[in-house]
Amino acid sequence: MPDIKHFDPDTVLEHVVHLFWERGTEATGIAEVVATTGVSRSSLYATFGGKERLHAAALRRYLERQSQPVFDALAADERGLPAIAGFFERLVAARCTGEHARWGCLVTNTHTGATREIAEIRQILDAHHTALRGAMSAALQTAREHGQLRPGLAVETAAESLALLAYGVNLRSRAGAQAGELLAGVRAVLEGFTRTQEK
Amino acid sequence: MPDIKHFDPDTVLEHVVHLFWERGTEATGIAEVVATTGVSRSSLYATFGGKERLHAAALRRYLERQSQPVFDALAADERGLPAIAGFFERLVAARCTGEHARWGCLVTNTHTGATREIAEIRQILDAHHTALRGAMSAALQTAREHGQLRPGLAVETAAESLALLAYGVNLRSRAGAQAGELLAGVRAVLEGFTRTQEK
DNA sequence: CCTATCTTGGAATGGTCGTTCCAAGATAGG
DNA sequence: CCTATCTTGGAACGACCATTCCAAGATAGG
Repeated sequence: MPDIKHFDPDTVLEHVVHLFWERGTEATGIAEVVATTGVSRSSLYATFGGKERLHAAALRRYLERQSQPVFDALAADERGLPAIAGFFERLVAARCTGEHARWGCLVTNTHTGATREIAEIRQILDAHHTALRGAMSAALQTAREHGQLRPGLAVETAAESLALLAYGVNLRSRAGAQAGELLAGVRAVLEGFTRTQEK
Repeated sequence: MPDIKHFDPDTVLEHVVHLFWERGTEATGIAEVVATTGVSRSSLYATFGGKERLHAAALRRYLERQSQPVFDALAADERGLPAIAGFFERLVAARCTGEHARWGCLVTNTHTGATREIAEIRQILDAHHTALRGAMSAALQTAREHGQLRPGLAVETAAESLALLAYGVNLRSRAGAQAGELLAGVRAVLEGFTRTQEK
């Protein structure tokens, strides 16, 4: 008997991710979401239930669609260290050039906001961190099996290092850091993880 | 002939740094500044000239009083790598425990805000980065002279690595990361920079 | 002590925020 | 086609925002 939705919630969420990512979640008003999506306040609130919930939904979608595929590819990559180097090369390129240049990472950006204290959002930040570190860990484990790693390097802690490094890249890129400097900084760390086999 | 200020601008700025640092700049209203400092809106605007300028002044004071002394001590430290390790140990401790636990770093927090686009503020972010990387660079150069560094490690790019790592620590600590994990991540990078001298 | 000059308290302004509400519209089972 | 039920557009709400303004207060040179 009832009416059905006149819009696709998933498409709306896609626009919301775009807005929150580029302009910042706290700096984006509901009015802007309404203007961009064409969906009225009523429908927005009936579907997502307020700005905090909308932010959480956008974060989940970002993690699922933007981050996770890249993490999965990294974890499944059989090359080891070159896979990690490639991950960072694509990361720096995506953060400094192209469609999303200077946007940073929606999850990283959320870390410093006031919403970080909300349990629902905090959990997503932690899930992102776990996923990122897990992918790094898997790639490092592969590298280990290929004999690419410096002896004595603990895979789990090295994975944490690389995750922290990625946050640094995300952060500085949003403030205008140059791709070359970011990449050089990343490579120095990776070289430190590499087995030394001079001539 | 004229009247003089009935308050100390520097003391006010100290309170403002505290507010912006702990609660976030965008989340802190002028009303809160008025309530905390006891200084009226008129005086605030006459002295600092609006919220953006106040934010910039607070950032400058933070950089000058909080960051720079630590950077200077690091740059002047004669120990080399142990000085850098000590820097990070104190950083993690300050970010995870004590008076400023979970506050992160005011400069790091500003990177993701909407104010990052204002020229005056962007310059302070860059100045902070240059100072941080410079201090790392000086400490690494000392380490080099002490023969502590892995051969082939470029001091300047390694300094960038460590700066990015510090941003990662600042970011994740604000979201509740555990001190032990942060420290382990840092140490893995430092070990990668160290000359290998097994037994 | 007077007065020119700056400072101060606090009210007022116009704007934007997230959220709520309700009448009008759309839908689909009966 | 009717009607129960959900959705939708858009007005309205109160709270807060940064900023401005002005009369009253404080100051120190003359």
